[in-house]
Amino acid sequence: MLEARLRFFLHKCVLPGQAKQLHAQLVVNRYDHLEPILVHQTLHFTKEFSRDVVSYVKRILKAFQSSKVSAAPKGLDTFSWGCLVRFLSQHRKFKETVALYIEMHNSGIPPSSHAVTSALRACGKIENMIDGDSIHAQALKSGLCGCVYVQTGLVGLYSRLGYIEMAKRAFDEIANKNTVSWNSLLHGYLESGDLDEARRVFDKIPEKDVVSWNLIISSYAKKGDMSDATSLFLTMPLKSPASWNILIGGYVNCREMKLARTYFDAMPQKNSVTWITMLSGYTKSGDVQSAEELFTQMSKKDKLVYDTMIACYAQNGKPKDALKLFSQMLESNSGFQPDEITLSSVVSANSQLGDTSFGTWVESYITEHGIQIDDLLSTSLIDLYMKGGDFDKAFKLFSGLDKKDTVSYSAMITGCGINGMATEANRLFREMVEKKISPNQVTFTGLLSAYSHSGLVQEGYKCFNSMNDYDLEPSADHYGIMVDMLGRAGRLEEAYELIKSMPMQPNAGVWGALLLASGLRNNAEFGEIACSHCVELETDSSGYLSHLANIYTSVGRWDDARNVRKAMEEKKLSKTLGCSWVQGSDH
DNA sequence: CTAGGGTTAG
Repeated sequence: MLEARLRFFLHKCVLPGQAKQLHAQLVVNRYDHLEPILVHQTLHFTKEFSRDVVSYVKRILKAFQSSKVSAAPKGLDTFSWGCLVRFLSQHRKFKETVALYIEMHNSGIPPSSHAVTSALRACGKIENMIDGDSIHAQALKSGLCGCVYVQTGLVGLYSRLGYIEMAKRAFDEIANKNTVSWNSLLHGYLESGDLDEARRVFDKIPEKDVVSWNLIISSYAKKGDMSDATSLFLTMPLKSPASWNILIGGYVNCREMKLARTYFDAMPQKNSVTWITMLSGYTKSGDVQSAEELFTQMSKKDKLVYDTMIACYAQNGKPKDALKLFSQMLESNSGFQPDEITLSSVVSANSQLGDTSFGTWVESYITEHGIQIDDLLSTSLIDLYMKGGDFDKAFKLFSGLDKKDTVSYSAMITGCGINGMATEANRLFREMVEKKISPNQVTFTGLLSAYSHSGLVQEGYKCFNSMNDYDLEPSADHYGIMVDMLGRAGRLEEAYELIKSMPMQPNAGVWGALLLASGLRNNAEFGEIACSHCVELETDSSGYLSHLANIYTSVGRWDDARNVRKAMEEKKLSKTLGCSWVQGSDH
């Protein structure tokens, strides 16, 4: 009785909000025991993505799987299976899609075109050629390969995986090609990087739709060819929000924020993606202020907008602001649930602040809310734990990574560097090289600082010189660490020579390292040289000058020390005067 | 079939 009523409602229920209500009703009524046919109807009418529904489906599937063959979904026919498979694929659960398709096949259910196209799409997304091929074979056997949708799905699969000849063959076999078939082939040429052939295909499409245009424009935009992208954009007859977003994203990638902003302002119906594209552009170019302005201007912020803004703060050295916004996100009753993406930025912010106790909070938050730790979140946690000296946890996380990459190795090596664990840093470095994971500038910063902190000058030199072997030019920062290392070892002359040999302008950090070392060794000669450069490079010179004064004092040059301090006082005075004068003119 | 969010140094 109840089921019949529910079923009736489900049929009527096209509005997502209602679907949610009904879903709640299903939960209350122990949905695990409802007949499967009800399941696919729920899915069929639940138009909007919702975590609840996904977990709901997962539970249903688990029930199916754990109940062995005998209880294999009675009444779940080809159509129902197809709906389930399609549902998962539509919600980007691609691994699950393929798994479910295989489950269906193993249950002896003949595939529907729905199931096949969804499974093919999923295989393409997760680059699973093996299952993709067998699905192709099954489609052939079931006589589904005469269906345009299935054939187009094959073109899509082979295109995505870079088998452009096979894609072309599948395309040629389609009797009644539709625009989606053409677009899939176009996608294939774009994926394989053959822009010329892609352009020829594009020109041949009889009825180009907005996706055809968007595909070709996005390929020009990705290449950085914004003049072609823009002229095509201006030519296209009907623009979708995606078209605008592609163009804006293209300008953002070229760091042309002015132009990006022009199109952003001109865009009629901006959506959340548009705003996020702009925010991330400002984030990458370090323009936190503009990002902030846009963020406050935005009326209906979704969770991804918060994620973007938090990341913006975290990436631009404003960890406190990142945390403030994060707590706002938690406090506002918007129902935004932080996930692994939000947390990776938040952990990074805490790490920058040196608040290592935060790790425990995150841990309990993760277990409480069932968030799955992925490699990126692990990496930020590794950084946090290494900085806090919690090596056990860091190493455990590190060994548990799905795929160790340059960033995670660098985080480990940097952590070793901070804690003076040069041997371990070196071991990790050799390990990553053996695994053909290429080190970058950050890796060497960490490694060099490990040698520097342990006073291993010989090793440091070897490491510094080996950077060329990895096609890396030492940056001013790397020179700075070397100067620091040599200086601490008392080799001031050598450090000075190294600075003079630098191919780029030494920055204040480099000279500062020499100044610091001069202080440790009470060497006024190099202290003077270093300090004069520092004063030249930085607006606030008081710290450098007082350091020099200390050096003078320690070597007994009282007059010089006094002169420096006097100069400092005068500078301070003129600054205050200047300030009060500016303030005075305001009124 | 097209558009958006994350991790390592300074």
